[in-house]
Amino acid sequence: MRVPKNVVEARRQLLADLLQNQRYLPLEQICIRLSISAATARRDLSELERTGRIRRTPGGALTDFSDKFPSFAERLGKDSERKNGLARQVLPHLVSGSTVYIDGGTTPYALARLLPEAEIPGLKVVTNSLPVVELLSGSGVSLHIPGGDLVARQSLLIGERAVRAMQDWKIDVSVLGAEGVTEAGFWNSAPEVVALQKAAMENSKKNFVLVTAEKIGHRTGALLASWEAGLRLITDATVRQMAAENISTKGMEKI
Amino acid sequence: MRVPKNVVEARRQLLADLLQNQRYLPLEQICIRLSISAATARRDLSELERTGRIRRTPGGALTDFSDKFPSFAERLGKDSERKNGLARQVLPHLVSGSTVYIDGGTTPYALARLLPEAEIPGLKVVTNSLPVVELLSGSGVSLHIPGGDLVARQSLLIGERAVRAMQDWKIDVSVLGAEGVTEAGFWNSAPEVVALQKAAMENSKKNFVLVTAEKIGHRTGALLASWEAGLRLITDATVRQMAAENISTKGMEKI
DNA sequence: ATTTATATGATTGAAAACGATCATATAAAG
DNA sequence: CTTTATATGATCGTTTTCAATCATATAAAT
Repeated sequence: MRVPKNVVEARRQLLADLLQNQRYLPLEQICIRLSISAATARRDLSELERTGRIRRTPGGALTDFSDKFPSFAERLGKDSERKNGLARQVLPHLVSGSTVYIDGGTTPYALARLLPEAEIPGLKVVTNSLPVVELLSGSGVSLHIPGGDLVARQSLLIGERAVRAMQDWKIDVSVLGAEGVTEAGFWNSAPEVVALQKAAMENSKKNFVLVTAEKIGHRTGALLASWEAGLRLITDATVRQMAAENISTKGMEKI
Repeated sequence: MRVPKNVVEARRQLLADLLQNQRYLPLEQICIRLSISAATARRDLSELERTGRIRRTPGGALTDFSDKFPSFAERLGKDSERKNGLARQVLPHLVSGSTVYIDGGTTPYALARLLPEAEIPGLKVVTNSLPVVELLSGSGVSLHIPGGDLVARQSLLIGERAVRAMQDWKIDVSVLGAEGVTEAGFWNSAPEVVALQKAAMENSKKNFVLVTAEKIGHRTGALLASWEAGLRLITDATVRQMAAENISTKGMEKI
């Protein structure tokens, strides 16, 4: 029995809201409350999970948000689905036995969230981001922290020592975040953060920058790298959006 | 393989804390993080559910969010007050503007708990203990992490890089834990931990070792330091207990 | 030292949950 | 109105999860 498109979408939204409130619902409860069969419930859950809005479990589903670093979770939550999408593009590059550097910021954090399930054998994670450390500590992934200074309410280890320590590492893939992208290149506001990112880039074979569409055209404090630096941009911005800022999309592939 | 009662209870408490923080954990993750089989994990979960502390789901478990508290703090358990007492003895030595190194383990952690209230101006904390980092991050204390490797379900950054990084620091007071104290000196089980502690001692002006009475007379894997090394012992053991192990109490003061 | 009690991991058969497939009713497109 | 597309519930074989059982190693009791 085909049902109107808007009805389907409304029901899925209701399910998402329901889970947001209840935090966890067994499949049976979902069926009862939405008056749908288990099959449809599963289809709805699959769709919601695909778009990153919920997390499925055997026999149910839940919404998960870490409240250890509340501001962090808050920032992540909003565009969680899109950030997950970007992060997922990096996964194929993380081969068995390789070393990945995960930068601070919510978008690289989205990648960290994918790692426990990805179960990449022998993967080494190097990071100075405390939320990432907390997320992955004890999850089976081997974790390495260059070290540095934690200041104020930041959740990232930075400073001169951090930059120096970074040079001790051989990185295969580094995953960075940026607050702005313009014709000139990639931008971040804090100079100390940029210094750390540059150090990571210098010790890394491949560099990915993950940015969501709204960052396009923004220029903040310090230049992280120009386009010539060979960074690989992963974004959900359209070609049109990029062109509007005079950013050449030559040599990029569409996914 | 029967295992000591307290170990079992500690593990279950840890699992409960883990779930408090993570909200939801799949069974497989529980097995990995606690290094136990699925059978034991299920038994632990059954028990925790029976006492109403968690809620099981097919393939995992979760906490219906209630109160969240520092996970490590709970493990201080019933000895919490005694450990606090030991830690308090160190406070007078932490003068304004000085640098203190806080070791892994629950007893040094007790010191970390006192710091936010103590409000020592310009105090710098250097630590490789993740629970300490978690506790103090965002508390206003200036935090510095030498860095290193996080292995298995340790909560301490260790390894060769950690030892080297430690040498970059000038420490005024270091606060160490030990698993055993005998006539020969201070003991700890893991060689890598001892290596890190030695590095800290070498870069530190004053060294305190905090041990509760039950550690007296125990000898474990690796010798941390002999009595001649000039470490200052802070313990709640009686002179009588010390003498029984042929430990000279000469030159010690009673508090 | 000896005995008892029990925590653990492995195994197993049963139950639950899953994705895939299919027929069907009905929304959307023409 | 006719045709096409698709959302749904039912069914089925496979996979996952579960509790119960068992042998064993080791803590606790004697």
